[in-house]
Amino acid sequence: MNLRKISESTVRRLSLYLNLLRDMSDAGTEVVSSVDLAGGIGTTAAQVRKDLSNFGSFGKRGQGYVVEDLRASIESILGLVRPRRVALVGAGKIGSALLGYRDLRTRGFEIIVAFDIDPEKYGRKVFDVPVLPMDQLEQRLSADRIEIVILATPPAVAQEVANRVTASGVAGILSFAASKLETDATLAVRWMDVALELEGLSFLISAAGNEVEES
Amino acid sequence: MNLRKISESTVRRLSLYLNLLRDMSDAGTEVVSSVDLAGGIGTTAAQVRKDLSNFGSFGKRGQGYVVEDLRASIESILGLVRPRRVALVGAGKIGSALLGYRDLRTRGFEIIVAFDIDPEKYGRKVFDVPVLPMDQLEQRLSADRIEIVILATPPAVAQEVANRVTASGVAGILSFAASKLETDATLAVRWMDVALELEGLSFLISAAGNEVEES
DNA sequence: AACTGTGAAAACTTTCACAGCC
DNA sequence: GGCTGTGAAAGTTTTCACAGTT
Repeated sequence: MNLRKISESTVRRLSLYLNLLRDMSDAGTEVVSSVDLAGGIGTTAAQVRKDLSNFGSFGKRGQGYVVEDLRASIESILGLVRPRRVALVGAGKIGSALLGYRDLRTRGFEIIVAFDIDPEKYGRKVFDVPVLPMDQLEQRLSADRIEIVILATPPAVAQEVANRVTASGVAGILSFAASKLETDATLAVRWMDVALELEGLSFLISAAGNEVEES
Repeated sequence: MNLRKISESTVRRLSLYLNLLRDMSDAGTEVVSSVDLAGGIGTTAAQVRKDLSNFGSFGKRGQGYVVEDLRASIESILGLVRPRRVALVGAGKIGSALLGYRDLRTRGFEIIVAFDIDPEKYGRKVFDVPVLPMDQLEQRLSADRIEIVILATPPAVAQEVANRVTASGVAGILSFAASKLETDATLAVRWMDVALELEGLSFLISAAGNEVEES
């Protein structure tokens, strides 16, 4: 066990292993090898063992890994022992879709409260989550001890909301706005951008010569 | 100009440069340096120059890059000279949100048609995009010369749809289903998974001191 | 003087290969 | 025999530093 900086790719693979282990657990599989885990997510067995070795040693030589134990260990590594408390800012199209997305809860994230500027949207519940006006943001983020904020606002307001959020004890932001956010270095930030992923595909498609180029 | 395998991170940064250049273009900026580009996306100037050098040389020494020219060059590298023809499979919550997401068109992706199994959903238009029954999938993918399919179905059906799509001349898939897809190696596939990103944040949050010194 | 383009060095990530244990 | 854990090697990406151009 050799604690150094853990790479983003390792963390991404840990999530994938966890998904797989939960499926195996549901299917009643009791023991799994690094070869099986690798096959399930499309990497190599050595990579699986290396990833895990960053955090300890979880298997038995000659046997493999006990599914339930490894699942619990990875949940603990990822900080998913208790459900994470999440708030949503922006209850538009994407935001509302997230409120109805049951998989989030299954995977350990509970959207406790949502916010919107639009009086048409606040004051009611969407999929059981109360939508509140923006002026209650800071107060409720602290009161509800929110750990993660999902930003699903128009890009123009994203930065302003990010500033307000930083002062309220929130530790991470997941933003759906393509533009870069300036934040305090202590705040963890990630982006999701459909167009960016499509651009990546577009590159691969044209690089593969999978399309007709005029000569 | 040195054509080898381009890394995924380079492609992601190209998208980010492109975003920035479009903003600069709108703001009337005419020339930009690698330092400016780096600052705008949070990387180093050397990285910007190295990224671009994979594809040619686009700047003038002592001057910088002409915003309009570099924008056009990156669009061409990413295969975005003409709008990409996209279809959506699954017009549920996430799918419908995407149909109403105007940014996609602005960034060069046109959702031409959508599909759903549910008779409540097909037969009408959502944000001007016709939603068709699933049995027309193959026929319309070819007829409309669809290049990219966005999969927003329940995970259980994602694999089956991926199989059907592969036979219809589609070159890429963007999947919102967490589970791994088995596909033909010629097909480019990307994933988006909100829970996976949240898991990454959760890890960063709990590992608040994750830079521990070596053994 | 300012800023690009690029080899070479440093840092990081993945793969190899095998010792160690069940 | 089967499979993990891990140093060492190979491969990849980023950073450095400077020659070259306007």
